[in-house]
Amino acid sequence: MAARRHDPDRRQRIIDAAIDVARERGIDALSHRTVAAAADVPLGSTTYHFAGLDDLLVAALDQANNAWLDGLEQWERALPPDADLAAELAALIERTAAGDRQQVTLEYELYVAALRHERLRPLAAGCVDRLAGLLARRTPDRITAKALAALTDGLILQLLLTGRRADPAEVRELLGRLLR
Amino acid sequence: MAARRHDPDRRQRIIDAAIDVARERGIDALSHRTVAAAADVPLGSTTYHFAGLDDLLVAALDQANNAWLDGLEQWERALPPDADLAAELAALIERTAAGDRQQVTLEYELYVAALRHERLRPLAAGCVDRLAGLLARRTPDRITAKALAALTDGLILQLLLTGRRADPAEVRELLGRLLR
DNA sequence: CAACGTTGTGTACGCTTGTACTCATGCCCT
DNA sequence: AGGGCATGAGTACAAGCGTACACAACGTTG
Repeated sequence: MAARRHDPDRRQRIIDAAIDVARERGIDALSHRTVAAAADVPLGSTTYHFAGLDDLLVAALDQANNAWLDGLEQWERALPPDADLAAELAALIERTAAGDRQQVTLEYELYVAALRHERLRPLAAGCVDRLAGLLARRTPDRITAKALAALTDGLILQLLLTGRRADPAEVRELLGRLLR
Repeated sequence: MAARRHDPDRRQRIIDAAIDVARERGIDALSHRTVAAAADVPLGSTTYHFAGLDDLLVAALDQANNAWLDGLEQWERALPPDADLAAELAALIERTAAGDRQQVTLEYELYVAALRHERLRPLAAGCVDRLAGLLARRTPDRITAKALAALTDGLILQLLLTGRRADPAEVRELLGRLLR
């Protein structure tokens, strides 16, 4: 009720709120009403800025996805050129599975939602590709990069599901095998 | 309306119908009404046999899961003792990603749902463990088996998302690296 | 400065959902 | 053989959903 007119960041705030809701309560919890409440805007505002709930979902996941990938990009760039990729990736896995649980959960939710939801597929596929491309800068070939990404995804999922903690040395050894 | 009394398979038929619904339209589509319609029973019947929708969900996913794992168990047993595990697994991956799309999609949906849903977690965790145990019969150690499972999961997911086909030789080579 | 039109708000509608509850049915045991 | 009761059927209800739409508010333009 405060600033009515002239709130150009409104749309962006709605997207941010949608990401929060999805992170904390899952993609399924996304509704015009939950998002509107989280963004502290009236219900009509979300339906005004987005033609349908789908559009809001896509916009939110797209942004969350890119933020996540940007973070990984940064991580890769910060690595020294001669870094031990397997060791660094193992550390990243441990950190992710232990700390960023909600973030990575959302990531997997996006993947699986994309399996049924046409409009999310390019988003998820792009994510897979970009991640592989990122790793490929430090692998002998692209196939190896994709395998690293696949193994990483699978391992994190296992850790999240079983609640076990990763043994970095062990993970490093496994990743190392893929790198010859 | 046909057989009213004395329909002891009723509960089982409801579970089967629930699996069908989940396979075809996703876990989200599971509701008392969709399941009742698919099983051709009145709405009251599903609420009678299951205390809540959660119970129906758990029962259905548990059964679907075990059927899937039983199939894998059978696959492993049918392999000759000196089989090339990497090659056989690569063939399985190709077959799964190409044909059993709905089945494996449901499997991933279960995994991800378990990340948020307490009651599904033991189910998913058990699935991971049983699969690893199964593979461990043919790997030098359990770690390697878990890694094979993780890489397999990740690769199938990549294939489903990108719509690309697997190159069995390539996959075989990757799995082979994990096996030394 | 007033009229207009873009932008934002509030509400209402039709639908689906999970679940509770009443009534009919027919097997089992005494 | 008949009463008791576990089982099945049908309906009703409150809550939540997406969306449409009429109205309010304001920056902009003539």
